[in-house]
Amino acid sequence: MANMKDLARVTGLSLATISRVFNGSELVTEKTREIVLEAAKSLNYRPNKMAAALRSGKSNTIGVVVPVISRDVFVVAIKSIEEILSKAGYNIIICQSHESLEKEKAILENLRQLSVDGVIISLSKETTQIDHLQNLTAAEIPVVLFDRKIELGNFNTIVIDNYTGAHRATTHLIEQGCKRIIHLAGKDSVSIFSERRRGFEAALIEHGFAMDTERSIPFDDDDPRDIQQLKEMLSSGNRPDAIFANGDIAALVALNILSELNISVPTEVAVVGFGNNVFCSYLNPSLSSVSQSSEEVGKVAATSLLDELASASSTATSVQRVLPIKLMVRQSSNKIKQAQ
Amino acid sequence: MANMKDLARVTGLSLATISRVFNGSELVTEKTREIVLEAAKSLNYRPNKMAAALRSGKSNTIGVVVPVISRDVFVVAIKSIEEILSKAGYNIIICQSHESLEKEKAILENLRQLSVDGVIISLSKETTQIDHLQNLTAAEIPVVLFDRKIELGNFNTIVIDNYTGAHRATTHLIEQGCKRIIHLAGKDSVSIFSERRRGFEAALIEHGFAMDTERSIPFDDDDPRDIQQLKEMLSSGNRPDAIFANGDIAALVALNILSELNISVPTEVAVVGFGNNVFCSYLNPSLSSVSQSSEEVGKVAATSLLDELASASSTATSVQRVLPIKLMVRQSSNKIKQAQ
DNA sequence: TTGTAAGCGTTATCAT
DNA sequence: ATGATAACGCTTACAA
Repeated sequence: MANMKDLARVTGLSLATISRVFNGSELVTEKTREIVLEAAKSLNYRPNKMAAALRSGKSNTIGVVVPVISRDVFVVAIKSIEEILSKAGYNIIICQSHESLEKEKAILENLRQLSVDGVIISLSKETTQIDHLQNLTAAEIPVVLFDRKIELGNFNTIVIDNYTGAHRATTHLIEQGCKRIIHLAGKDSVSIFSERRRGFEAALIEHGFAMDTERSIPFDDDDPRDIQQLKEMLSSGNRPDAIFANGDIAALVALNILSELNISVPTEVAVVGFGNNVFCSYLNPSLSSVSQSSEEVGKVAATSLLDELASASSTATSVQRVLPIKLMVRQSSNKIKQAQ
Repeated sequence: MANMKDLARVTGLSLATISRVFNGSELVTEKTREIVLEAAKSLNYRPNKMAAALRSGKSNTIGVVVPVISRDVFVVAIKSIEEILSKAGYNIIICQSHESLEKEKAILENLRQLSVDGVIISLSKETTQIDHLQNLTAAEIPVVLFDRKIELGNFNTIVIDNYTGAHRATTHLIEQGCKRIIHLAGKDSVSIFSERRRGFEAALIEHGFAMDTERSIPFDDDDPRDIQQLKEMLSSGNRPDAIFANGDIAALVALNILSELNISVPTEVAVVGFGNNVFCSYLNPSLSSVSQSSEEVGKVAATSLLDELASASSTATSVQRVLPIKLMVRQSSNKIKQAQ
């Protein structure tokens, strides 16, 4: 592998001049530039990023950390993050924490060691402390949170309006004439889930519903026991007539139980999910869901990071952006059209 | 940020000894080791990977490149790759080519500049040449292909048995009594698609079907025109009575058209997909599909890379592994059970 | 406009 | 078992 020294030797120029050529410095003649580039081509020269990063402290690389890469919201957000940052000349590295705080810590440590210039992260379910995030900001590496936030610290944050989304979905179910609405609630320590639960409960109260405690039932779509419990509830005599799920996957699980039990949707039980995953419109019945513009989330997160990178010094003021949502009504909750 | 020099100063030891401690050298007293580790803790010392990588030429990092991170096959394969490689002490970087050869080239170039120790890659749809792959092997960076391969070059390769999968799926449709079976064929330049098409056609011929050319129709589930054409075909008088799709997404598109046209599945048209995505069993009717163990693909790819890394020199002999598939029969193609 | 030379934080090869 | 020192390939004052 040829290096700059080789180019210097071959061209008879100095190391500094070679370096200047590759850094687009104005301080080189057009002619020398050509000479260097030609030599580079013939020697198949490739710059060594690690050496540059070591010396300059900048790697031109951004780390994106998500709990899992499989969810629509992350797939879409990552894509728009990639578009914006690569246009700005950055390379993007994707890592997944698999919802583990320990892994999240290890990843951030690794990213720091790789001297990434910035990090865009959606926190794991387990993350309730932020030492590992502050380690980065202490090392002058800007951090932007998206989708899942945390009330601690002082980070630029981009989230969607989970509260209003849940509120609107619940109101919609009430307007459909549903009387006994339950919420499959996610882990309350995760911001998106607690906000959705609060939005759900607020809507019920505003419409004069008594808030008996079982309206919100804890539900993890990954836990077979929770699924079994839901099944029992739906088989029982006084089953709910509407389900607002903490996410589309949970809604999907509910739909399958309902189909298994031969309970018709939406006539007997209406269902609304959250996230508007692509599969929503492919299901039968198609699934109503709260739509978030993950593309927009990614875009704002990326530009927000670029802002921080531009403003050099870690600004004391952090920006909190909350993006609007939209309720997508489909077959699974449309009783009125159904009745027509 | 404290560095080794600081530790040397604080402990009164030499740089070399400090380095030995962190590299687990046997040549240090237990006592000095403790002294160093304690100093490291109190100074919050973190090793600098880039410096180590620059000096040693090894970064302890593996790059995983996929066309997109959204597909089940990649999500699952990446997960098992991560498990195995992180157990072996490597960090994993995920990059997506978005099915673009140009992006794929840029990514590999970046990975090389980052001195990754190895690359596991599934090629983009556009990749029909391998210069950029050979650039890596020329730089002594081992490359392992998975899922999508290429007939050029001499790389360790792990794929599933697409031919047999397609053959078995087609035979299954024939056994269900289907007479006019079509195949929604993917881009023939992509290995998995051409193999599936060949398996399909071979099965038809073996069962005495005349191979009229329209049996395999080119179909890109991303192209609205292809979707429109399929819709017209299914609305026409002599529509097929079975569809074998190049992938589950294509099958999903077909199912939706059929549902829209009120054509019953599987009675009037049977459908089989490929990939056994999780959503297959959630659909209504549930979708029959050829199941690939993406977990196994990832596992074999990762261990294969570890082998190459261990055997130092780039072995001239490359290993080609083909993993078995399984046909998952579900409602969308089960006419016999349906009739019972 | 170009050159000189001192690092960046490690690792590795000698000695001791 | 520990130390001194030269790399690794690049950037960046400072000099010329």
